[in-house]
Amino acid sequence: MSSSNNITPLFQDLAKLENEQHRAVCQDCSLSRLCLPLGLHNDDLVQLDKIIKRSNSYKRGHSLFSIDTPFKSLFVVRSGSFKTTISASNGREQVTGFYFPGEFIGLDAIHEQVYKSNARALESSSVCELPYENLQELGQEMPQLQLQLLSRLSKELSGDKGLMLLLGKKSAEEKLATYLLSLSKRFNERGYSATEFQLSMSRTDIGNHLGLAVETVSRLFSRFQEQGLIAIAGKTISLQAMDKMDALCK
Amino acid sequence: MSSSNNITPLFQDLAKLENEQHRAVCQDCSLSRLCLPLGLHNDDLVQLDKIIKRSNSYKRGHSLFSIDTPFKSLFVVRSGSFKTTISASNGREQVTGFYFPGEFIGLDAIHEQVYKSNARALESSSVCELPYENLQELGQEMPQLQLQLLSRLSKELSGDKGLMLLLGKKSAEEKLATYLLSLSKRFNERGYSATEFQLSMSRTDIGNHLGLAVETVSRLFSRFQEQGLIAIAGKTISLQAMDKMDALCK
DNA sequence: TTATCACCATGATCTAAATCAATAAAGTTA
DNA sequence: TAACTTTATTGATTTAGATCATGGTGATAA
Repeated sequence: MSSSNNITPLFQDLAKLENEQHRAVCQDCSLSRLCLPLGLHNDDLVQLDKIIKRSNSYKRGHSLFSIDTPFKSLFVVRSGSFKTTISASNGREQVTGFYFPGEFIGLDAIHEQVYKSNARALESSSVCELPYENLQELGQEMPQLQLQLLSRLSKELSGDKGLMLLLGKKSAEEKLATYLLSLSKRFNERGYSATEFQLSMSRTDIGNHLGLAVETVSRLFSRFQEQGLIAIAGKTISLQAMDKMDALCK
Repeated sequence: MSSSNNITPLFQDLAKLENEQHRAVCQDCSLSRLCLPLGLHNDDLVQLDKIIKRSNSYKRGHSLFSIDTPFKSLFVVRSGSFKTTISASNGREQVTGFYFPGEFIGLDAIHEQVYKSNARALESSSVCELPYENLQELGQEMPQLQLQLLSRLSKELSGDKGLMLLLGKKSAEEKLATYLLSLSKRFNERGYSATEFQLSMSRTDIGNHLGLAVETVSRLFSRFQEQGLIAIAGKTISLQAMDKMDALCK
């Protein structure tokens, strides 16, 4: 089956596309409008392109870096998806985020120059690696680049404040509805369907991220389906009443 | 009673000191080692100083800015303390952070150029205002300043990930213990006692921030006191067994 | 001085979601 | 293909912490 089937693939077609293009430079990359190049002039883009290392595929479960190792590079997802986790001293883990193409991983490592989380691929995925030292040098010549970086950090910060509200104040139902709509929005921004997509993360990961038990997530999926809000089969989900879902977010 | 009494005052003495100095410039400010000037040369410091607006005192409860208003400036606490909140569409609020001298407020507004939260003084407090446009211009000439900004954003991001772990995975007891130690650390970094300080925020604010009901916070304070972990009277708290407290954080 | 109001403490009760338990799918490996 | 292993679903039971209720305390003010 071609990549033109009617459900959203796990961003694999992007990977395929870019492999065919012999690892497209930033100028040709379909993500540039969501990524660091936003607002850069073509000359600057050429410069940026030179410092970027394009990775091979990371297989499901493989780590981009692990916690407490020296910070060298920021990463931008090129295809696939990742999760980041941090852990408490007794081993409990918290999924702190999911990352899709064009999104930055490792921004929280800049301060201490040490990775503060673990980043794992949720499926076969690839990244662009941005060596921070080079990025720094480049930033001195390209104010736009610096502003982009600040803006991305600020965006993630703002998103995390929203997650604090979710974790601290929302009911299980509100949490899951909020999460599904956030996914929908991000898929849509990337040119995919806002209503039909694949959940590349497990129920356990979703629950962990939202501060819920797996069982609660399962039950809620079932209930949302009974109520006609969604249709879900394994990892494929379809949002069938965005308005009602939106009302659930509170 | 003078500010030399034996318990930590609410950062009021700093304010007093700086008023006496006719609003000290960055070069003379006791906070510079915790603040934006870190790593800047003296010449650069003079430049930075020129763009900073030093505020009068904000009274308890007064807002630095409110949600959804255009972003103009970042703020750094000069004396006193602030809380930031965001709210869900149904009115529920989440306290997203407490801010002490040298800490930045408004970093999450850079991305959308709109304040995404509300910032209120918890006591009589003052700030340094950094107009973002000026900061940007200055940043182009002073790479160190840009790096400092990125670093501060990254630090807050990293802290927020920790809060996600706290909100999502920790028990009430662990939450409060973690919170008290975080305060202790921050007071200590500012030259105050790590074991005796004033809680400028209400029990309600603490509970809200940690995802707990006020009653739970009250009960835990009482229990920690019974167990000899702390001594608490109103807003004055003394940590009497840091090691045990640390063990509680998990 | 007492009235008012916001904040705090503590007991009694309730409940949303966790945990425990068992089974069923869906992947993976041999 | 069967033998495992991991992941997901669904039901029964438990529980941590919320909510409800009441009274205390301390600050501000009239």
